[in-house]
Amino acid sequence: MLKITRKVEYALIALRHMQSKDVDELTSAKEIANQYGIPQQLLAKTLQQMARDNILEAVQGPAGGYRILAKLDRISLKDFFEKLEGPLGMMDCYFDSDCIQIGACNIRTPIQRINDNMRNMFAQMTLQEVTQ
Amino acid sequence: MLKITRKVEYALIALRHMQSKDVDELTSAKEIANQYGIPQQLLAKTLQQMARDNILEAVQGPAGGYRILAKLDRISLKDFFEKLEGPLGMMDCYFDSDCIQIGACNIRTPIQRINDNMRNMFAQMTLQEVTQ
DNA sequence: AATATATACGACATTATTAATCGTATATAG
DNA sequence: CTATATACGATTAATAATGTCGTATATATT
Ligand code: FES
Ligand code: FES
Repeated sequence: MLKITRKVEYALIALRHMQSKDVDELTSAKEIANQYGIPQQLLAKTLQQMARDNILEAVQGPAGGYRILAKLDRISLKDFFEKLEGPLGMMDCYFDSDCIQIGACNIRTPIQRINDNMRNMFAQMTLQEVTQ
Repeated sequence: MLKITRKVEYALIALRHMQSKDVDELTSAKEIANQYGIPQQLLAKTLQQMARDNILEAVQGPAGGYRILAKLDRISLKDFFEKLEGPLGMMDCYFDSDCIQIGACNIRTPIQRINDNMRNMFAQMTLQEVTQ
């Protein structure tokens, strides 16, 4: 439990890889996939999603690829996680209130407190710190 | 991602339920399962595990059940989670070092830093705070 | 002693989620 | 025109979480 997904892992690997390059140099999904042993298509989809989220810029065609578009020190880890994986809740009923026992439940409030702590922690770390 | 398991959720519900009772009063798995709509057998196994971990005391036979044994203000959420679900790592390779790309990986150190933050956060909260 | 009810626990089955692949379309450098 | 790259929905595979079953043991009650 409390694991991050491979998607996020791959995204971080890719960002860190690009960070170590010249700012407007392009990196293809293939290059990263090969270097780190990541399934290329899966990585590509993740990079595409990051492009939709304006974290990366994509350039099509041969010699195309991706480069970092956003200011990584302006994006919190919380926002990054939520962009990729949706709302961050330790339990499903943190957001959805269609939980069967929403009435009987005796831990909803305490869990929300823990969850707030967690979200707060991730809100205070930037992508820059992780990938620099 | 970053979800807690139902096992942990059920354990917290059970603890909170018992906390609201007299200290040496016994509570059966059945009682809790019925009241909160939890699968009885699954809950029972979780309570048994907590008994093995000396968080609860179990009493067999009819009119048996469980009661809180440990001082909940002495058990951190981190220890509680790890008792129930094993080592707390956001990625598998935080503990196991049999990761394929342990050499090539460029995010191992940063991820460990995030993970340390998370473990630290859970180490600073006690079970008491959650279930009181 | 017999019975009913509770814990104890390994093995199995089911379900949900995550991870990976496939197929097809579009863009563009050479 | 061709090779190579992104774009992306649909599908399958793999893994992990969740739930159930079967059986054993303890013990209060009758
Ligand atoms: S389990 Fe859904 S509200 Fe508590
Ligand atoms: S992915 Fe395993 S060490 Fe980074």
